[in-house]
Amino acid sequence: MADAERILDRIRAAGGRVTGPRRQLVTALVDADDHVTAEDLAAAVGEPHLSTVYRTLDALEELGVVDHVHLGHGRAVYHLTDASHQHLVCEACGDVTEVPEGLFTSLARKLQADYGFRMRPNHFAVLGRCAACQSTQSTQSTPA
Amino acid sequence: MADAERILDRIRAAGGRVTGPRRQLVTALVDADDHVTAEDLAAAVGEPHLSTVYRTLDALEELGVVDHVHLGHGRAVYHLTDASHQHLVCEACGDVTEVPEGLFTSLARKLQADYGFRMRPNHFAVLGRCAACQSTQSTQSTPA
DNA sequence: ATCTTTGCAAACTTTTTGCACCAAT
DNA sequence: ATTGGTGCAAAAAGTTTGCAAAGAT
Repeated sequence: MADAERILDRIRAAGGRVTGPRRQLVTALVDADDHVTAEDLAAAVGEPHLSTVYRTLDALEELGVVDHVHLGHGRAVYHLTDASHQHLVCEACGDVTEVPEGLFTSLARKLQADYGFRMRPNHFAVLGRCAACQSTQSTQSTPA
Repeated sequence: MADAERILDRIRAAGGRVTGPRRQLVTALVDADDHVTAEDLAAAVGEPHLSTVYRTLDALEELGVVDHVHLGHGRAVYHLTDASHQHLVCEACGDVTEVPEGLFTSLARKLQADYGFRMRPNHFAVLGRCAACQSTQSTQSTPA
């Protein structure tokens, strides 16, 4: 929870103000130490207005403290940048598996080498099918 | 353009009807042979109602003929499933580079081996920074 | 005192849905 | 004749914004 204070200091250092909602949101974010949606956060801290949540998250993103990821078609999820990992999302059951970012470094290196492209790996999730759902529902067509 | 007819036949085979809008949309999709948004398609074929476009794309997706990808925060883009490639999207300039899917097979193999997860690589784009924007604006912070 | 943040309501963007009419089979 | 598709308008979902009041520095 010293983490939260460190982040709040960073807000202040950037000329921002540490308000009640912000302190609560930052704390919730640190405590969650996992992907949470804006709604999750709001619910976790006594329902501030969603616009407040989004604005706070924006501010934190500008500070480089949080990042957001699109797991699927719906809401985005936010997490602290130092918890850098990838998300494998099963399209069948919705299960989310976190995998270390290291798995992607070889791909990242290749994209950099061949295309000069530096990937930011964790902004979008990797969609597919988890182990359980592969055996269960083989309804997955392999289209021509 | 025999491609378009083949797809239309597939619609019919599935009990669907080949209407004017559908014929136009399928043709536009084949002609585009690249990522297009629902709006792009609508504009390309004389502005049918967007709901028609979405419904047609849904139908085509159920047939396994098209797939859609989220390139960024906004609209999704659609493409024929047989044009299987990945998209590298530059967050700075918006440029989209297509890369062969082969680059991802080693990653896919690893995810399958280690996590039993079978990735569907092209549903989300890979975000990052293209070669040009890496040199230009080094505003990219590397947060703690 | 100043400048930021809040809450609200309302706009916004993208996509979905209900419904009556129309068209392909 | 039947069943599926169309257009419209309106809703839905997620996020953003303008504004006046409240709060942090």
